[in-house]
Amino acid sequence: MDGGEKTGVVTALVRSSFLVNAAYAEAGRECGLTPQQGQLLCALMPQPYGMSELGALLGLARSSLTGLVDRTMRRGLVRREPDPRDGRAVRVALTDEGAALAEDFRAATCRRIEELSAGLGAAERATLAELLGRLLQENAGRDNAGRAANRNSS
Amino acid sequence: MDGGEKTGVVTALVRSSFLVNAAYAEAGRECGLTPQQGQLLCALMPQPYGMSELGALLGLARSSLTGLVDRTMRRGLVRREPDPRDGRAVRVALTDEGAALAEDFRAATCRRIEELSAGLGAAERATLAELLGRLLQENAGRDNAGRAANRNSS
DNA sequence: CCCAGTAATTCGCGTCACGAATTACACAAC
DNA sequence: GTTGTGTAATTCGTGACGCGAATTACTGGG
Repeated sequence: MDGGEKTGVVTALVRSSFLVNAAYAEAGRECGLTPQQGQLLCALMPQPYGMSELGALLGLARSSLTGLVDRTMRRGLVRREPDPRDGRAVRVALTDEGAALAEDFRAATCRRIEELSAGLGAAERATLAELLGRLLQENAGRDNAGRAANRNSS
Repeated sequence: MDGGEKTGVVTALVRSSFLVNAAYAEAGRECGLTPQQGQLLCALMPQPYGMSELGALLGLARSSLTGLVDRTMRRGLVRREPDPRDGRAVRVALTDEGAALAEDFRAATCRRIEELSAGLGAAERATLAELLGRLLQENAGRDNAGRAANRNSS
């Protein structure tokens, strides 16, 4: 052994993050969405957002977001509405089709991720959730996109 | 409560995977590497590989890998050597500069990920590692790239 | 009325990933 | 030893993604 119990945690975190990413990507393919578009839809589930707000939420530069919204709009999943209070601003909202697909994507993602922990007992799942919760709490604020991605299952 | 302890685990796994991804990306920027190039370097740390082998290891199509190796080679971090046993094949190996940078990247990544769990006690870290380890074991084989990414800290 | 600041977009660049078609070689069969 | 047949990589064309710099359109204060 290498004498480091830290290494074990590092490896486990990295590898499990690959599993989660794969689950995300798979769920996206199942719904005909890229992971980015899936995240965009999930971020918009609770309410419409302006481009700048949305950029901060997803951790993207404004110019990057324009393209993502363009592509997603071309598929009819989101729409741009003018902000009544500010002629410069735009609000991005889900279309009906986008809202339905967002729901599907969220469900598909959750299902796949639940499956990952299917081998653990209820108590172990709870412990895992608690430990990871602590870890997240200690590192709050570094994120942004993670929060947006889970605006759903909060 | 929402009646689902599963939801908690799902959320925690997703959010922590975002933290890990962010750590990866940050470590990459610190070393002037894209995450993909970083992974390529890490995969090559133990030994050179052929393109097909490497593609399987990283979960990439052959044609995608060609470009990644091209770009990384342009930066002088890897080199292509002819396979002495097979005139068709190529072996991709780290240059000295690439090996040094791979080491830096690995260290930077591990450091950042260790920091994530800095708020946990030793016993908690061990529990977390064990639970995630079980989760990984149950889901072995779904991965590929995850394994490659950690060829280092095994 | 003018001007500084802000919201988005456009533009040009580079990375990443894929599938289909292609080239070069290996190896077995005849 | 020529002829397949299969395999290793590469090339080509396409598209998503992300960024910074420059631009356009509007707001709001002086």
